[in-house]
Amino acid sequence: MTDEDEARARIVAAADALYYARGIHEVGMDAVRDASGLSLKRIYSIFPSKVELVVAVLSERRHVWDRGLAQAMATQPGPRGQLLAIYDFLRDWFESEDFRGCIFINSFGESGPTSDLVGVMVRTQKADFQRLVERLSLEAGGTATLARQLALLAEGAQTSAAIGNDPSWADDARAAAEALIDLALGRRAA
Amino acid sequence: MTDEDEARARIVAAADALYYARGIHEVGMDAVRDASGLSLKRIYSIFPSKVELVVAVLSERRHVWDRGLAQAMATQPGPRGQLLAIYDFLRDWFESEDFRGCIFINSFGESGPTSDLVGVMVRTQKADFQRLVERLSLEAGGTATLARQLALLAEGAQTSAAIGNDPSWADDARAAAEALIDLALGRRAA
DNA sequence: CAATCTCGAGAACGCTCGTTCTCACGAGAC
DNA sequence: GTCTCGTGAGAACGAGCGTTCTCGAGATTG
Repeated sequence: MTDEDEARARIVAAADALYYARGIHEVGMDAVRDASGLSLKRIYSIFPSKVELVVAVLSERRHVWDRGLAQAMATQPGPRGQLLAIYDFLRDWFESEDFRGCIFINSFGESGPTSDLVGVMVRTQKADFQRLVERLSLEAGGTATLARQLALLAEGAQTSAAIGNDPSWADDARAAAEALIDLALGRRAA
Repeated sequence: MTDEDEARARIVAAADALYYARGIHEVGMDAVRDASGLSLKRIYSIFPSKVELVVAVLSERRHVWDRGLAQAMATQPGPRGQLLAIYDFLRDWFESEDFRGCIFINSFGESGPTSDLVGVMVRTQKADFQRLVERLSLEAGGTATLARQLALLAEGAQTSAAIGNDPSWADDARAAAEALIDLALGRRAA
């Protein structure tokens, strides 16, 4: 078990880096084999097909995203600070060497409207994020509409930062979010 | 000439619909041939390779976008109204039957970070849009920062509407934009 | 009519890629 | 030592796709 788990982790890590950097359809199983150092036979014994590997990669990204977001928010005591921590988290991420946008948005662009597994995972990830923002907004005394506005800023920052290769979009998103929050909460909140 | 121009238009229209609906790499030249009704020979006589066809499709999208945006803004007398007209334009677009997001964002996700023609066109389109918003913002008495915030809302609305299949994100973006504009302009402006 | 040219339809070619198969090698069982 | 089994390396297979080639029908010219 531990042996298979480690192989699994190696494969997912290798595939994740390649898919994120080059796009999913640009990366063949041969590249995953070379990067992971495992044989095709072993890869296929763990992931019966490429789509299962893709799903595993996206799932892992979700966990990393959720963990990172939770960590960033944990540094803030109240919901207002936690909402703003989202944009600080984005800023850190945008500044990482290999940042290339949100892999969910990217794969959505890749796979067309085919209502397949990837589409479901992308929608789920975005919906869950929106729910998180909505919860924090309500806790802070804001509305669901405020939450949607804040989510828009986060989404826009991700694509703009990726396309323009400019991490400072996170700062603009944060400033706009702060203004909208204060406006919705009557200009003074914790 | 006219004959070739018409063939060219037919090919671009067919390719545009297919690329937008299914993603560029999912659509082969055979599909373009079937949809356009022209032979492969004729297609290749006009577009020497697929990438030239892709570039033509993206260029055409740019023109459609620019025209549509200009029309929407033309209905408004002042820069504030013109800024908000952007989101009305987005709303109309989101409600169209076959809306599937911004083809530039989608192709960016498809083609990886390969600094090729597609990447350049995507960056150019976004940069030009940001410049337009900045010009309007300054005309309205706002700042470049306000312009960036408004651009973020527009970008976020496009991806959120596409992924969630929900046109009402345009309304949220518009409301947020109005709040940010009024805040930046001292809560009362034309 | 004969010769030539144009162009569409579809086959063909070469390449990539997902997936499977072959084969040989090394480890354990007796 | 020998047999068997699992496994890795790489070949092989089949499909899809970008691109080119072949062939034949119809138009044009003399």
